[in-house]
Order: sequence, then C-alpha cells, then structure tokens
Amino acid sequence: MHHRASLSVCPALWRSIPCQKAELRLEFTLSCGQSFRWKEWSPGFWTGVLHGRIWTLTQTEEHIWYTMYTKECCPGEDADASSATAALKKRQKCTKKIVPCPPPKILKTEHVKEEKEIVEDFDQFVGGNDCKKDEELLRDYFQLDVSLKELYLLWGKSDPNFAKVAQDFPGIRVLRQDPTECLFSFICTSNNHISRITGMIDRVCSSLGKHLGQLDSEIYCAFPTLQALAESDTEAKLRDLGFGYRAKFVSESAQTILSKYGPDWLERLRILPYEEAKSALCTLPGVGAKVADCVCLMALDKPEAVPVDTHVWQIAKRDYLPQLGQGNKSLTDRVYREIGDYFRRLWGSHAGWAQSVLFCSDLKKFQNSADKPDPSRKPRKRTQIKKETLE
DNA sequence: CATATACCTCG
DNA sequence: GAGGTATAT
Repeated sequence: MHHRASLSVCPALWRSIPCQKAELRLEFTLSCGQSFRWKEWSPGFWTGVLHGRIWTLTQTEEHIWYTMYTKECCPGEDADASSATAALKKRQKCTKKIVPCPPPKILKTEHVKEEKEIVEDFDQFVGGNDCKKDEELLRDYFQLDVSLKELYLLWGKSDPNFAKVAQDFPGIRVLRQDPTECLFSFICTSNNHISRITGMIDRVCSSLGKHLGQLDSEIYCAFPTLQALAESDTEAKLRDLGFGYRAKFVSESAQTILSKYGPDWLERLRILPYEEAKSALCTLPGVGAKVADCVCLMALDKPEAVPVDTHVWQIAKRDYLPQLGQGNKSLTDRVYREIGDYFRRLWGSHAGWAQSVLFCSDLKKFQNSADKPDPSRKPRKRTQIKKETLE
C-alpha cells in the first residue's frame, strides 16, 4: 500500500459497502476500456479520480472498501491548520459506521498499528452525512441498485454462449460516468487502443484539469471542464500532447456544445429516449454511431445502447450472425444497426451491459482468465489476433 | 445505401 | 493496421 503509507497525516479510514463479487469485480470493470482513469497501483488496489477527489478502492468477498484523499491530506497543497481542523469538524458530524481499519487480510501489520493509533482520536466521530454522500456516490457510480446477478441469469437463459462466457467473467458492470468525461474520452478512442488512449487521457488531465493532489510521485488531476476544453488554444495543446486529428474533434465538440446548446446539454440527454440522445450526440464532430453508443451506455442511462466496435463485430460474426460475415466486407451503418437490434432482441433492455461482458472476455489481457477456447468454434481471423497483441 | 480514402501516432 | 469518423462518389 504504497500510496496509503505516504499519507501519514491523513488517517486512513476505510469504509465499506456490502457488495458481493458476483455483483462487481473491480479488476474487470475498471480496466476493460469503460473508464481510463483507474490504475491498479498495488495488487487489488485501484486509485482514481471521481467527483473531483482521489479515491482508492479494493474489495473482499462481501464488501467494497474505499478511502479518499482530500485536500487537507495532501501536504503542500493547502494544508493549513484551519482547513485541517475544519475537515476534522466535518468528520465529527458523521453518524454512519466508519470502519477505522483497513480491509482485513490485505494491509501489513505495521500499517494496521499505525491506523489504530490514529483511529483512537476518531472513535467518537463514528458516522456522518458526508460518509453517506460518499457511499451514495460510489453506489451511483457502480449502479449498485441494478442486480447484476439477476441480469446474468436472464442473459444466460436466453443465450447459451453468454452463459458459457460469463462463468469466467463475473461481476462486469457498466459504470455510470460523468457525461463530459465520457464523451471526450471516447472521442479519443477512434483508431486507437486502450494503452495509448490511457496515456492521452492522462496528459489532457494534467494539462487542462484541476490539480487535486499527489500520492507518492503520482500527480492526480480532475478531468478538464467543458469550458477548459473549449478554449481557443486547446486544439494546439492537444496536438502537442499527441492527440493527432482527434484534437480538432475534442475542441470543436466542446465549443459546439457550449455555444449552441449550453453547459448542461449533455446532462439533459440523460432523460431523453435512447434514439434521441444518440442522434443528438452524432451531431458533434468526431462522434459517430459507435462513440455515441458508448456515451449513451456509460454516461447517459441508456442500458440498451450496444456499441459495435471491431471486437463486437468479430464476436457477432463468429458466435451469433455468421451470415453477416459472408456478404459484408465492412461494418456499414446498416450492419451496425442490425447487430445492435439483434442483441437487444436477444438480451433485452440491458443489452449494452451484456455486450460489455462479452467485450471484456474478448480482450487479450483477460484471455488467461478464460477456459481454453472451444475447438468446435470458428478460428479467429488473423487480423484480430494481431490487434489483440496490442493490448 | 455501400465502398473508398484521409486523418495522427505508435508499435 | 489500430476498439473510428467524415467526406466524396
């Protein structure tokens, strides 16, 4: 727990939310290309930025454990005595159960001892409004009110292939992300792969996002605001950061949203029907059907949106619609729609969620988590194997 | 509607 | 050529 250890001024208060591993697997959900902002700095511990704060998450069989690093935790930021005191006072209002120990069986003994000493001061402040908000934030981000167990059961019943794949890939949920971060991240995904996208997102946050703090040598920044992305020099900056032709898409989309629709436009798409939200997004430069579906699914509360990228296109041809492989050379608009409609009929209202399970299972980096491929299944095309070596 | 091509950069 | 989009034909 490198990160934690460096923050001796900040009492390491881990809180927990009941959540079984069948409902959520962090290692799949946080690294399968939905969000590019979570890093597993030490095994099982995921650190990232959410709602303008740095969080570390981990999990045990029955719980998610989380801790946050707030400003007053970060020396050199604005850690004057008064703000630290204010933070303490805030903590005192807590009424919810705080678990003052790190997740069991994970941290080293000396850390536990250190935590305990600090925690004595906190014994009386068990609970809190803030804590409740924090828990609610995570429950919202992971959409924990959606029962994944029931969905897997449903999908498996109508789709034997899903049932088979799902054995090795439990707990993959769709995150409910911030619409701005989601849109601009996915504009960067065209003709690109996860490792490079991650670097680009890191750089745009460092360059245009608000500085949030430092853990060890790692600096954390918020995702840039729409306003920052719409500045007139953004395109040039992003080109310097290696965004290539996507730099223009990012800056022009941000400018279009602010000048034509207003700062709340993306948020408002959440209450529109799927097709309307999707066509609205497609009016932006750099946003086609695939990016629009990603944003609909992962930020705009449209669980039926099925993004069809080349992975899903391969999966569809190989395991579901072999007839599509014959006459169609490429993923045309018509074929794109056909695949989405097919999966919606097969899997139902949360088809996009099921899609992300298959998508994840197809990523090279998770291939070792899976069974040996079924010899009766069609062999993969060479192009796809090549592609996977990149990830 | 369908196919072809350019677009940035990296491995 | 890549987890893609926009444009022209």
